[in-house]
Order: sequence, then C-alpha cells, then structure tokens
Amino acid sequence: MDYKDLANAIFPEAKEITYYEEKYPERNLKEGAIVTRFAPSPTGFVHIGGLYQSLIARKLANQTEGVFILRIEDTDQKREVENGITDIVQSLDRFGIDPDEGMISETEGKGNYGPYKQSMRKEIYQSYAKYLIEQGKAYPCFCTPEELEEMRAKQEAAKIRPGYYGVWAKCRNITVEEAIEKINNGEKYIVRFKSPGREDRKIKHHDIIKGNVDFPENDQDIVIIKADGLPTYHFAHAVDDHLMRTTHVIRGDEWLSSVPLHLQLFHELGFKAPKYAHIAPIMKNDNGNKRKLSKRKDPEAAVSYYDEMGIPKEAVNEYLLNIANSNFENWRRANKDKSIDEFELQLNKMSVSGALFDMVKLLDVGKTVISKFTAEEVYENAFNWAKVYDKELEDMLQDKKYALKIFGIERGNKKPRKDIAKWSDVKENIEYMYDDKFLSKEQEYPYQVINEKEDVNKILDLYIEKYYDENDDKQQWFDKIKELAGELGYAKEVKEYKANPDAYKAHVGDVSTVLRVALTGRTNTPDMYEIMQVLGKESIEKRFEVAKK
RNA sequence: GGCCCCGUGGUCAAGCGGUUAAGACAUCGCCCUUUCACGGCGGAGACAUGGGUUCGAUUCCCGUCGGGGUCACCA
Repeated sequence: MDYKDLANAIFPEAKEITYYEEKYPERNLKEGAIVTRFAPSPTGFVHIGGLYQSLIARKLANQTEGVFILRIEDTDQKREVENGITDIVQSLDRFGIDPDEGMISETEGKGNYGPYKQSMRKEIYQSYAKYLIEQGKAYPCFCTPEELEEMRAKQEAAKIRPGYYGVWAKCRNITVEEAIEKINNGEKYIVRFKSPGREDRKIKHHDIIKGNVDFPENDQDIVIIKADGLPTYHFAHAVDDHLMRTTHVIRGDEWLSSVPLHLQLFHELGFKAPKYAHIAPIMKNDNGNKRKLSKRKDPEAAVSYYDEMGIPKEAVNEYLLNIANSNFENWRRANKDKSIDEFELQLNKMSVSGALFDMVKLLDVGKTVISKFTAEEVYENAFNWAKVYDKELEDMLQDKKYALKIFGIERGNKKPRKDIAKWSDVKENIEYMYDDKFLSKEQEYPYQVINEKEDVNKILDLYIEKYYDENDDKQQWFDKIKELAGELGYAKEVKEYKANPDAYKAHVGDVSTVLRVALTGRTNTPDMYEIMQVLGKESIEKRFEVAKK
C-alpha cells in the first residue's frame, strides 16, 4: 500500500487536478495586467479597511487593464452571518466599486473562474489535497482537539515553540497501512500539510509594500482540510489564487507573517506564487495607543457609518486614496476637476505603517468635494440621504425649486462656499430659510452692538419703508444699506467709524448685522443679498414684523 | 515570551549621507472695501533615545525605549 491508496481512502471521489488546470487556464491579458481580488468573509458589516483594500485593488486592475475579483471566503461556517454576501456586494457598489468577476448575490457569481464562494469549491480543494497526499506531502491527522490542547500546554510549560511540527507532529509518521485502518474504523481526522521547512533556515521575501523581509522557514504542519471537509484559509488561498490566476495578492498586513507558509504551499503544490502587497491597517488613537479600527468599539469602522452620516462616497474615496498615496493630494491640487480614476496609484508608494484615521481631514475633503457639486447635485444627494435618514429634511426638500435656490447661494462661482461636509449638515444649514421652521420657533436675536429695541425697530422699519427693493442688484442693495446707516446716524463706512468712534453710535456693519439677525436669527450666514433674494419680499417683511415684537 | 514590521510637527506625510527638514489637515495672526465660510499672506510646531561608522548623519550599523502584527480544525 502506498500514498495513492491513502489518498483514495480519504478522497475517493476527487477529480484529477489536471481537470481544474485545464478548466481555469492562464488568462490572456496584456503584459503587466494585474489580476487581484478582495476576499472578505461574510461575517457582518464591511470594514473601512476592506473598502480601502478594494479601492486599491480596483484601481490597480483598472490601471493595468487587469481583473478585479470579489471572492467570498466562507470556510468558517460558525462565523457566517445572514445576507453577508449581499451586504458586501452592496457596500462596494455604494462606493462605486464594481468587480469584474465574483459573487453578485448570496448564490450567484459572474466570470469564468468561479465559483467565487469557497464553500462552493469544496471538491476543488479536495482534489488538490488528494494530490498532495498522493505525493506524501499531506497526511491525515487523528489527534483530537483535547490532545492538541494537551500538547500545547506541555510546550508552553517547557517554554518551547508551540505548534504541530517536528517531533510534536505525531501523526506525521503513521504508516499508510495504519492510517487506512484508522480511517476504515471510522476514526475522525483532518488533513495536514507535511511541511518540508526548517525553522533554522531563513527565506527571503520581497513584498511590494513592506520591501525585503526575512523570515524563518515554516515548519508547522498546518491543517489544510478541516473536519467539516472545508479548507483552511491558507490552503484555500493557494488553490484559489492559483486557479483564478491572481497575479497580485493585496491584503491586510496581519497576513505578512503567514507568507513563509503560503510560499511553501505554492511551491509544494507546484504553483507559481503571486506577488504580495501587505497593506497597513487604518488605526485609531485609543488613550495614547494605536490600535486597529475595531468593529465592536468604533462606529466609523463600518462603511455603513459613512452612509448614515451622509459623507459623500467621493469624499471617502478621496480620503482613502490620500492615505494610500500621499502624492494624491498634490495631484488633486494640480487636477482639481479630474476624476480620481485618472490618478495613477502606486503600490510601492504606500506607507509601511498604519495611519491614524482622521475624521477632521475626511470632513475637510467632504467640504471640498461638496463645494464642487452643482446645486442640483447637492439637492439630489441631500434628498436621497434624507429619504432614508431624516424625515424632516425630506419634507423640507419636497419643494425642489425653493431648495435649489437655497443650494445655489454662493455656489458655482470661483470660490464656492464650503459649509457642508456631509448631508447630515444640511438641515441645520438651511433650516432658517424656511418660514414655517423659522417663524414657528422662538428666536434669540443676538443683535450684538445695536441692541436697543427702539433702535432695532427703527432700522427694520426704515429699511422696509424706504430702502428695500427686491429688484436692486447687489451694488444698489449694498449702497442702500449704507444710506440707511447714514440716515440713522451710523457710520457709513467701517473705517470711518474706526477712525472716529466717538462721532457715531455704531457703523454700517452693525446695522447690517441687525438686518441679518432679524432675518435669520443668526450672526453668521452666507451672503445676505442672496439670502434676501431667495426669501423674497413677503417673507422678509413677515420676519421683520416678528422680530420687532 | 518567540518571530516579523515600524518610529520626521497634534494628524497624514515628502526627504533616504551635506536641505533654511517640503506639502496637506488642524491651530494662531493679518488681509479679502458689512457677518460667517471660501480665498490670499504670514506665524508657531518635528527627525524617539544612546552609542558607533563618516570630514559630516533625519538618512547607514548596533543597543535601548515606544508602537503594531503574528504564533487556531478564524479569516
């Protein structure tokens, strides 16, 4: 009896690997094309780090006319979550990331290198596991979890390196006969890789991001097929990325230390290894310590958070690109109106260590992004956001014509306003422009300098009676406020007032503050001329009447 | 603890043997003929630390300290 018999005893049905090698041939792509993938587990919400990785992978594939695959790694059924795949697909879509191949729903995929869900590839893994067993490069292991735990305890007590390797790899030397007998007796087993490595030897690895890294060789006989017949991550990674003809593995740097194992697996399987790029995670400052953005503790770890806050996807993408390649900022300044698709991302320029997530900067990017939107775009985005997250704002925006006027204030010129960073800012920003909201609320009227009721009312009355004309252009409007100030004994110019403060009660700026506050209830607003244009005469008069009481 | 990676202003970061050590966000001041925002100009603010190597180290080497990752029938 030999390894072949053993292999047949374990996987009697498995196909020859040549079947799969032929079914998934080398891809016919242009020189330098990058085939890469995002390979999440459907264990709940999509992490911002996952979006970051996909964004990078998607761009790289685009730039090289390659392929971007969405592969679902669902080999741990315990951790699976309902609608996990749908959530991933939709999250990526919401940020404009569209895979060329991969899963498109819980059960369906697109592309010729599928299935793209690991639980659907069970027999493929088994074929390759069988292939390894036939060659004596893998073997069944009958150790129980309890035995393994016991072994680990011994190793720890003796302060030696834990794991299943060398003399500790008990099942490694079981004879074929014995193994087959145990199998026939119904003993439970899993399949382990027989590592040819030695811990005292080093391997050299060049990572596209991390650079040259030396590791001890792997000598652990890791599990490749679990008790449920599904592969472990490591084995699935080797088989899938070989069969999907992945050229570049872009993944989180928590995988860096597995590289020796993975390289060994590729080698023993007879596969050409892909290039690796290990991305540093996005971190958060937690009491002076850096730590990865955590699903449990940090709401901003979930991509859904950005939807809820109404941070535009363009802002999130730009911010992420900014972390990925710091020269993005310079490029953006030089190419203000170009799409981020035109920016050429370079993997080898990515930072080796993790960046702290900076919400303030993200919001700044958001302001800039939104400032470039047209009033129509602002309206559509805000309205769509409101439909899901803010009923009151949704109602306000029903009158599209009026909303468009508001969003048009100081927009579309060379120096557009930057006061909206996210859609959830909108309500607070425009609320006072609605008579029903503004007039139904008790206002504070912080008039600043000119505070006497009598003075205030005099300004408001005189302005309406004598000066206000809704057909005035901005210059006329401006001049009239000066006239108003002059007539009531205020300085017509601020400089004049500053030069001779005792001659006047206050200056034109203070007068216009009175108008502004009476009109809006606040001291800080966008351009008052435009506000008055939008409000219209009727509303202005109503507001003044209320303010005078 | 073993192994691996990293350490430039508050944050993201250029620079990689000789620089007045870029830039962005944040912060402060001034200007933008009346607010605020935008914009412009300017200010403050950094090479973790100790040893080497060198004519010269932020850049190279070693140690220390600090941070991160990883050591599962999880990915």
